[in-house]
Amino acid sequence: MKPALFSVLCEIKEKTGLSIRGAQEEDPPDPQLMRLDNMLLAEGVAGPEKGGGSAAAAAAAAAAGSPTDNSIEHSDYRAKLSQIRQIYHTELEKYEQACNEFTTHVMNLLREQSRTRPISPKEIERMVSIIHRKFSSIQMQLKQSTCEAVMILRSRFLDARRKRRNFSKQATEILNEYFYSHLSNPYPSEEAKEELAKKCSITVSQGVGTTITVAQVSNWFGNKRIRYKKNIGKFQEEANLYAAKTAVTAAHAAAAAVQNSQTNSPTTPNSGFQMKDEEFQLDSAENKNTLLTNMFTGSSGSFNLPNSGDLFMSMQNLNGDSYQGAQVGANVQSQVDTLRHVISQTAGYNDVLGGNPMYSPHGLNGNGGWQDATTPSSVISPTEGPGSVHSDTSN
DNA sequence: AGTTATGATTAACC
DNA sequence: GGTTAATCATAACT
Repeated sequence: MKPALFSVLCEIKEKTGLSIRGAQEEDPPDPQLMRLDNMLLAEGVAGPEKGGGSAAAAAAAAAAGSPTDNSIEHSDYRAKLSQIRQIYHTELEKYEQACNEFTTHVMNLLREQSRTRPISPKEIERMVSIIHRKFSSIQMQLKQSTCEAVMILRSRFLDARRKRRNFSKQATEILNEYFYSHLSNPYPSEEAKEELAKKCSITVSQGVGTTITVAQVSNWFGNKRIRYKKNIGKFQEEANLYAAKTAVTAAHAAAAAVQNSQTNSPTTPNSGFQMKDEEFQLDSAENKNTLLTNMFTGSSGSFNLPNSGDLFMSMQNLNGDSYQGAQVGANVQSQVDTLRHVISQTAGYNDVLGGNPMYSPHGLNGNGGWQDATTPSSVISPTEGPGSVHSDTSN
């Protein structure tokens, strides 16, 4: 009697179980879970152990070129990230273990019960899968919260906008020096950027020395170019300052050449320059400019000012010092741009007066962008630059 | 507080 | 892929 009843129950269960099973057997890969998995993998949380994820990012950065990545704030970030990863992994393991324990427990229970009620092995299997599903949903929660944590960490540490730090004085100095001494074509090559980044990172006071990356150099130049172009007047003072500075640094080498100025009073070289300055400001400015512009129209692209006129008005800034410096450094090839800048002011001034927009020896073109300097200063200066520049300017 | 300076991000462009 | 131009968000200044 009893065995017969048991078998009947078995059959019934088998049938209902089949129908249920058929309906929910397929378990589609949850897209959200996939998303989370992918993200965790991308963030280096779910990937291989120790050093896997963070090292991947670091390796990518290192492989990109600069051995000195932006590690100052990165290290902190990395530490936190690995902390998260550790928590994640231990939790995950715990869940896994709990899942297994629970599964075996349930299986034991079912096996025990199978003596008193009919339980097919398929049913056990189904039970197990249900348990697994439950646990995986818990795991998903874990993943989700981990993702959130990573996101928060990211926004806290990596979003540089949040805690923007100005570059050190020296770094800005270096960048500005390069910018104004390559004013006609302020587009540093990749190597130049790397060099600048390196130089900027080795700021003298390396206490809080903001390590500067190539990307930051690019950012800086991008910003500088656009902002300089947008309001040249605002940068006049700065431009003069750096023009003078860079010129002065090269002055030593060129000291002798200065004496050759044919025009006037070799007796008092100092006053001679002053005179020149005055000349510029006053009557013979036009004459000068024709000379100067003539020599530049050939070498560098003409440079039409976007909103001409009011840009080069501050002649006062062109005092004896700065101009003198430019003069002195004129025959040094790397100073051509500096010279050009100083000259450009006079030319610009002339533009205003004479209304001839053609003469503007910068690299800016009419559209407001720097021309693709058909002949970059570094190329033209050694060949035709220094000679002509020197002879012309000393005059 | 309001303003300016500045580094970073983004979309559009080539 | 690098630039430009606009924009954001914060630092620094008034």
